[in-house]
Amino acid sequence: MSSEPAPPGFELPLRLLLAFRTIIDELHERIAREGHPDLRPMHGFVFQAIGPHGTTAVELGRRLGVSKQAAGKTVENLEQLGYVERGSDPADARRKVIRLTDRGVDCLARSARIFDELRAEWSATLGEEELRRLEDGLRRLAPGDPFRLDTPRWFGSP
Amino acid sequence: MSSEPAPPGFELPLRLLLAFRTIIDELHERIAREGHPDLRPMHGFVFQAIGPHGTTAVELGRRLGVSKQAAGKTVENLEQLGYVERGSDPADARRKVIRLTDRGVDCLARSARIFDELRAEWSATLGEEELRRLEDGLRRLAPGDPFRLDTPRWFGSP
DNA sequence: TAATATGGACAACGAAGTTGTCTATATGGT
DNA sequence: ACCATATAGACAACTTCGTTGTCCATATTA
Repeated sequence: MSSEPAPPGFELPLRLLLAFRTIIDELHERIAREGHPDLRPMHGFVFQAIGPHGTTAVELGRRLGVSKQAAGKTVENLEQLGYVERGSDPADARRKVIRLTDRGVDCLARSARIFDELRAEWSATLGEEELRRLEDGLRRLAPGDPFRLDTPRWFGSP
Repeated sequence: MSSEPAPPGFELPLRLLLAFRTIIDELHERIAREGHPDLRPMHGFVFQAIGPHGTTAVELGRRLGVSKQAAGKTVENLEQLGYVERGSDPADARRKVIRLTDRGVDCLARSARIFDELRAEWSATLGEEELRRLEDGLRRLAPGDPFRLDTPRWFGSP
């Protein structure tokens, strides 16, 4: 039993959102400074979703929770920006395999590193113990694959 | 010092996002069942932002972190749905004051109640103590006014 | 081999932002 | 009191990024 009154219920989701945005905006800013200014914040996750082995538009859409067409458009963008390339699959002539280019790999590595750095900073602010508690709490409250980005334009940069 | 390895840095933001969406989707579902099926999840926050005293499009846009035009369009939608109405300000003929209708007030009350219920459920899952820790942690990590919804389409329902 | 399923491309559309411009009204300095 | 500037709102054109629907090529299976 706590004697303090509980905060209003709508604060928690707003904080979750704010915290998320804080991380993403930071990532975006840093990765822009490291030579990838064209990247939308979302793309860091897309790279993670493509992974080092490549994937297809359909599979990517499934992973991200959007239609294959939407995934295809994202890929088209990333292709124009030089982050991914499309090859063909010798084992299945229908499939066009999407792979990260060197630039894409570089970006993936940087985004992973920056994410880790940001986590380290949060760990310094909060204490590693407390941060893990927080992560554990979130895992219990929102279990499951966190990798669904089916949140149209949650990242929209102007 | 923890002996377990830290999770990859990108997990935390994804969990934050997932947790946020979980709450919002639940709210959306419940409020639809209570007679407001046309509402987009975002609207609960918009009602909160309008508040009981009403506001204007410009002020609303400022609060939500979007352009006044965008806020105006949202208001137009909500007006068509019967949740808000626009009146004039006798003290300033330029201003059109946006106020919640009875239906809007009903919805605001319900969304506040449901948010509280959801928080109570999380409190039951996690323990009130732990939930407060989590909220405190988030406040420290992402301080400031959480009321900025300047995240275009973060709520987009299909 | 024929029927079905799947991957990808293209087009039309919609939702929800943006900027730019215009008008009406307030407000403040001279 | 008057003109310059700032602000509120409306309207239009555009962008972004999603959706659905359709179509074709290729695999898979009965």
